Amino acid sequence: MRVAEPTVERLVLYYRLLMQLHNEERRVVSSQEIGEMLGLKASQVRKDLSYFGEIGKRGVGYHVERLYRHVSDILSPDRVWKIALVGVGRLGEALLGHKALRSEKFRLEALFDNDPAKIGQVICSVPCYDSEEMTEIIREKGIEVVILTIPAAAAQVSADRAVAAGTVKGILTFATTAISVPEEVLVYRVDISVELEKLLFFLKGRMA
Amino acid sequence: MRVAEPTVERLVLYYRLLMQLHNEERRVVSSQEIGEMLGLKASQVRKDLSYFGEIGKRGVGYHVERLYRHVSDILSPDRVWKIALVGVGRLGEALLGHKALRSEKFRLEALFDNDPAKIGQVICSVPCYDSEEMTEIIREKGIEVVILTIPAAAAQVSADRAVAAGTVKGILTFATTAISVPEEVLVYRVDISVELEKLLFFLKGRMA
DNA sequence: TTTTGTGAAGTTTTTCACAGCG
DNA sequence: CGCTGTGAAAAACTTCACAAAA
Repeated sequence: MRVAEPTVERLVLYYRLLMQLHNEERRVVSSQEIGEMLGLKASQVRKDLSYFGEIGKRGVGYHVERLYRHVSDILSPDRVWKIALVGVGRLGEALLGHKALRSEKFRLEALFDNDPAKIGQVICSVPCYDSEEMTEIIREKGIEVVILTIPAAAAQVSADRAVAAGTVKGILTFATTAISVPEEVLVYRVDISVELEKLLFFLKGRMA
Repeated sequence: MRVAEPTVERLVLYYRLLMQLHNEERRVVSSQEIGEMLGLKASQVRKDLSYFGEIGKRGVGYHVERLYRHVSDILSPDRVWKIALVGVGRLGEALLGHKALRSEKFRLEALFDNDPAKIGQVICSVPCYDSEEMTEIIREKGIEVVILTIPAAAAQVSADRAVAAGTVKGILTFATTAISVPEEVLVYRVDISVELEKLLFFLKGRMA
């Protein structure tokens, strides 16, 4: 069954909330309460959860631990993905220390940069290689997901080198430029400027 | 006229592309070409642009410089917003150096942190204050937009302090937790973990 | 002829409203 | 009774297809 992207996005939010509720030893929670805590309609919460089977109890709500494990299973990959991070600048380093990269769902196997001071170093216990050698190293290591934390100007070249390895199935890019890749490669984008621009645009509209 | 959020998001992409085309001294561009460069359908591009008046020339396309100025005007705020950044950790510092914060659309007036080593310092020519004093300083300076680059545990407290000033109209949060604010405050979220999780979820689906 | 601008059609996503079950 | 699960309705967003303009 096809699950929509907005639903998957919210599943991650449910997952986090349930983890927290579970730690607080909360036993039961209703769609209404989940909605209030996350800023969603209760019907939206129920619809999302219903795609994966009947997990709640009518008249009662959802059993926190059961739902937590359920959502966790839905989001669990069937194996550990090998990933690489390209661009060990400020943003790349911030990500290395970020919660998001401390997950058992993948293992960070390589860093790439073109700064000679960084090439050959081991940073946060991950070896840093020369960007020029990206294609070979990604292929050798069988890396399947690449995170790009590089300036716009370098994004397309890096994407091409990564894709050329033939092992890369997904890219998460922070670059403020579009990259073109074969359609079998899945690309997600995190774009800080776009979010700021949207915020300012709609603020302007509200003031008017 | 109400403009949809996905349209505003794409306007930022058009803006960037047009800036680049303008620098390359490109004179004219068609919706077809814009679409190919950004991975969008030509009809989508035309529809987006048509919301703001007839700006293209039939049989010819869009005049790059004219369209660039046009999109730029649409996205321009009517004044410079005063902003503050809360949390001068790795992510906060990465943002301070990031292109996204070098914009004439706003002026970064204050940083906040609870690390005594940072409080009182001037970082990237912006003064850093104690988080405890956030409400007063935000009110004094009339800050309207706050960027939160802090751990989940601190997000709600910081949001509350910022909102308590009464001047804050928008929040951009990088925290991996939901924050609740009065509904007149606009919140946008940049969530790295969510994007990574989505990528892995849909990769799993593709492999199956 | 070429390419825009745009109603209409199609698709996706959200919300409603209530049957169904504990 | 209370709250879930879910078809059906509504809303939001995208794509089509073609008239109109350069």
